[in-house]
Amino acid sequence: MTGQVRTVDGRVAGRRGQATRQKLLECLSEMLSTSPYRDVKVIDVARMAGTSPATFYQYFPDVEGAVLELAEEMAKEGATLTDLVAGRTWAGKPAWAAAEDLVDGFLSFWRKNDAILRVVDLGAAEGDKRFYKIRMKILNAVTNSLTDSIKELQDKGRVDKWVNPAAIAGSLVAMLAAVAAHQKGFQSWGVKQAELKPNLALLVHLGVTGKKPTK
Amino acid sequence: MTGQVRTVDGRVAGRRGQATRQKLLECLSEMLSTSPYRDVKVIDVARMAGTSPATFYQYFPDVEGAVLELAEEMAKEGATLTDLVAGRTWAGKPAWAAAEDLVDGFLSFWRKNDAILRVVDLGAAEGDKRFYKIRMKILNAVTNSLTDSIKELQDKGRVDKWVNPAAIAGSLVAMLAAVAAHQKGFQSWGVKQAELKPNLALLVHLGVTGKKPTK
DNA sequence: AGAGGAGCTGACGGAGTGTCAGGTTAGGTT
DNA sequence: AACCTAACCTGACACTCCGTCAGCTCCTCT
Repeated sequence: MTGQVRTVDGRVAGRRGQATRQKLLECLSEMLSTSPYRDVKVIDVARMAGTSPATFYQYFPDVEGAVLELAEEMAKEGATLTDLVAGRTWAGKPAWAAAEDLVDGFLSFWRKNDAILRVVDLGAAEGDKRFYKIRMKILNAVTNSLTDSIKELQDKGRVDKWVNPAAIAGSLVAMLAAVAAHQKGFQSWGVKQAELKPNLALLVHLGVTGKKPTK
Repeated sequence: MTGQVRTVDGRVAGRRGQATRQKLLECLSEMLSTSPYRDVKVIDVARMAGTSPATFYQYFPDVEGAVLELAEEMAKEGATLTDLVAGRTWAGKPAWAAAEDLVDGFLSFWRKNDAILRVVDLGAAEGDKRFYKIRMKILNAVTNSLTDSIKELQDKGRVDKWVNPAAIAGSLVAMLAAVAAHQKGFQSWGVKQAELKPNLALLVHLGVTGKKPTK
């Protein structure tokens, strides 16, 4: 069902082909985290991989296409983000722990994949549906769970009726993503990395439950 | 003090020069909102402006340089965002109105300038100090005011001591920016534009005051 | 009118893109 | 071993865009 890896011209990639393809992806990833997206050239990636541009075009239609591949890989890994929210209770002390874990997990995931995520964010903002879908895939993992949690609290009457759980969840997740993408920015506010986390957790807790946490 | 506009090779730009320069900026802006940043070429901008690439290079070092110019212009206009927060009280009904106005103003500003802001965001995330500074300039306008408001509440004992006002303010502003940049994304959650605003206002209010709003 | 600087662009070398034809390599078949 | 085939790679090429410079035109002031 996974379908074999295929070259642009339809050939089936064998062992050797897969290897060079992978190497190209690795070099692209490296390239993305060291130079601005706009300046990433096929020829540079090929050079770094010790091969020729023509080989690159055998496996990917263009740089963007290769980035999509990279992003897809990451999105698969990102599915595990669900675990950060699934099956958590949002009452009392466990709620605070839930918020903390969510912030922590999310931030470290974003940090680890910041280079590709930057590009995905850009593509999505530019209206490219392929990037947009990948971004959704990652965020959905968290947002859906969070939405359900809020809905549950709402049904119990612990959250106002006029609140839209999806809107709140989506906004909180967007916040986490944005803060993660611009972590360095906070340093110039005099806010340190370690200080940031509990404050984010507070906002998440407030957003989900509508109340201050009991630490 | 503003210093005259100069060409790349140091000439002082006169009336005619200013005009073509401006036209180039306008066309670039148009270009940015119709095609992905990576695909914006000097030659296209020049063509659209009815001039030659060589002319473009007379006024800007490259596409990035021109985008910076555009961003700087926008940042000046963005200084007015301070008005959304300055001199507001964060207690009772006025607080809710303040939150609503902030969200409204912020979102519409972002919408209006989304194309350039996308690029600024990218540049900042990539660690380019010039873009980073511009982004700060815009966000500072709001964040600083918000930080002060939270500090004030904290001094009055209405906000917990362990809270870091700058971290909260920064996170809230980052949230607004992120949501604004991906407004379309929320539609796929089944969240409509009009529905989004009050929920964002709620989150802002919760973040600043730590309490639910009294509408 | 003409001097001089502002303004524009054709032309060009250099670099990246994307394609194709043709050569090389790996693995299976007889 | 000899052969075949499909996978794999790349040199070469036409094309596009970049970035620069010399030289032309236009405007303005005297």
